[in-house]
Amino acid sequence: MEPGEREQQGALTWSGAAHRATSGIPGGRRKQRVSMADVARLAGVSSQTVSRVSNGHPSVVEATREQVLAAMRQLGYRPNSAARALRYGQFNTIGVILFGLTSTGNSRTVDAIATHAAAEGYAITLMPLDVPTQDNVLGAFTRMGELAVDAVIVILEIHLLDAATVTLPPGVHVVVVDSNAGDRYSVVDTDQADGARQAVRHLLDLGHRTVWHVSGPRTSFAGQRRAQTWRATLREAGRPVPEPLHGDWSAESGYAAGLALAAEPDCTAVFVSNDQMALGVLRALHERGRAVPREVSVVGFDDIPDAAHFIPPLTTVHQDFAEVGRRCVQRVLSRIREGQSVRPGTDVVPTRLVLRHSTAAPPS
Amino acid sequence: MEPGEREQQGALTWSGAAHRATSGIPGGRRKQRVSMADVARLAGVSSQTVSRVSNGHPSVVEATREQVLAAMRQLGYRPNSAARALRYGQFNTIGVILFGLTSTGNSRTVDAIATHAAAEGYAITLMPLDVPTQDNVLGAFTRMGELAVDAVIVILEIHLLDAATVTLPPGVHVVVVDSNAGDRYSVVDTDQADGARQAVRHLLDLGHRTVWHVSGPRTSFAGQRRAQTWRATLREAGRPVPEPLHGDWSAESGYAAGLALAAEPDCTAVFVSNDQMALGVLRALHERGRAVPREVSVVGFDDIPDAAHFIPPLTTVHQDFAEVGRRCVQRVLSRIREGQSVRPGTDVVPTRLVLRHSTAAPPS
DNA sequence: GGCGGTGATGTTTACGTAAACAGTCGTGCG
DNA sequence: CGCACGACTGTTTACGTAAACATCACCGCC
Repeated sequence: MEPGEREQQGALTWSGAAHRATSGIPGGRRKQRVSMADVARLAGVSSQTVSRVSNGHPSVVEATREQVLAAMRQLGYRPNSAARALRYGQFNTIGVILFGLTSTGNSRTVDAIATHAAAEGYAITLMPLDVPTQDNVLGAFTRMGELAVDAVIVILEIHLLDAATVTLPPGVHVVVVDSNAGDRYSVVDTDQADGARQAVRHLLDLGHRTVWHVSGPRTSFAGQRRAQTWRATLREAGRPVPEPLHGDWSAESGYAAGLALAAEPDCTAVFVSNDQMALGVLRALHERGRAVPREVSVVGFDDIPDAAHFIPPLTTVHQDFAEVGRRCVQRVLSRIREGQSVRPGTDVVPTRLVLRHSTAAPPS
Repeated sequence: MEPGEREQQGALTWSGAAHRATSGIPGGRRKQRVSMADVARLAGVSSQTVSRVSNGHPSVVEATREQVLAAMRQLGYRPNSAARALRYGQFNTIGVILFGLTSTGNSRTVDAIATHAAAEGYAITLMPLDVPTQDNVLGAFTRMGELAVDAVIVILEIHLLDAATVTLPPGVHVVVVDSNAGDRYSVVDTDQADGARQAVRHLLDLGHRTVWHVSGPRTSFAGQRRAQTWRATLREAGRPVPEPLHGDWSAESGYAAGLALAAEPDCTAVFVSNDQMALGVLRALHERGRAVPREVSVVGFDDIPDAAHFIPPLTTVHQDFAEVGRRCVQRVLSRIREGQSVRPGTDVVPTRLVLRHSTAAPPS
């Protein structure tokens, strides 16, 4: 079999025709990569000159540069990032520790993080936790410490980090999402309180006597914050505070809560802590013959793209996940570049209530 | 300010008390990391012995080992992955090129990839494309080539790769999702055809005369495949083939298609190419007073978790994204470990029709 | 015309790790 | 008793890159 032929049908190892030809040994592991020395040899210069060309250093005369570039092309030279990282003590990589990409919020935040990091020349290394226990978080941190990472973004309830005598290499920075630990870490989060307040006020302003609540899991800081604000807003307005129902963010748990709410005859307004649970609530109410919004009004949280197409389209609090991701990267980079001088603190991303058709005045 | 104090309130650089103490320079970048040499010095041995302890090499006497381990703990030593990578020529990292994490399928596949890769000691580096043009794909490949990556998984319609004279370092392997290019690449994909066939057959078996279709974007191989199979299945059964409607995977586009379908009096069954568009279709039909499933039956594709809570709960084709991710990692790793000997080919993950309440016999 | 300077290029070295090779002991056996 | 061997540890070297320093040629100026 000829190299060229394998090249065609395999196409698994890209390029490499040049190398393959010089190596000569078909499946062999001989000299896999082209180094600066190889290019230098071919171009008839020193490897330092190759380095200068590679990094766009000015003091290389045009003719030499051309020669080197030609040699690079011919050999298919690529800089070796491991050697670079070793040299500079920097990896240009940000680690992200999170619990699953399954939630809309997480995946969209990560998407934004990756995009903005890429724009700054940083790559993202993912470290998903299968179970969000404290031990696992610690393990993830430890592994991150061994990984080629300049900084870490943690998308997790911070309390999982609390007991940690976390030990990681110095010079590695942390930014946290979904947390109130702004005094110890750099935190970026959505303005949970303001969003929840807008939702509850909207329902009260429509004339509802009070507002019920389907909350997220107790372990979630965001969920707690929304529940607290819901309670506080009702108290401020002098309204009775019904017993909240607890979900786990899933539509399934929302459905269960919705069935319970449908059985409460004086429930006319519900603030649900995320859109997926709101979907379940809508279905439960529909199945029990409680019309939305005529009999019961529902407000969600997140504004996932699908929410506009629920039946009826869901009034919900818009969270800007992309902005959260952007700010995470921004903070992490200023930490990397400016070091200790960047102080911890919380960076709050605003929310906005999106009015659709799941809310109305209560039945008279 | 004392180092200890900063340690407490900053908590941004983990650990490092020991190093900070030795460095002495507050914000300085002096000797950030602890190397084997440092540990060796403290333990009174050679750095090679430290290396042996670090790698669990057998021929180190217990007393020495203890001493080294103690020194490691005291200094907070972590192996430097850049140096390791340089030494071994391997990064233990897999790159993932994809267009956005916003679609459920992508994010769940990536989640599974990251989880399984982690289990095998590999990290994941994400490279999201903001716009899936051929130029961007090429750019991503090029950058991946410079990145510290042993293999690449591409979650993209393959045709974007076609024109590519892609050039990447030899020894870097590719696995592709959502493609029919099994002759050139290693491919892992859901059994689109079987899923679509099950959906259409189910509707025909219920007694519907024919089945309409809302397809995905023309650029998607998966979408094309589902549409082709829908057409073929109708033809085989000798049924008329209505003009398909085209969406872009979003609920919004499904809604638009749904409005059009609601205006077709003889449309009693629809196969929608994904669940999000099906959500839009359901809303459109509901708004136009066409009852689902009494007047119109709807089948989706993907089985996102929310589909069970649509109104009515959606009958849909279940895709096992986790399995797709698992097999991607498996294939990529066997390529890395066994090299050229692993041949290209397509790995097909089965689908399964999940019956819920959006389908029924046609009105008589 | 020699001297200082400047611009282009080459040489040395260090980054942290680990394989390969080189001791150094003590022990067991002829 | 001496030698060989094995168990343990130390020394050298290479991986690919790029800063720092060294060299060399050439230019302009007094």
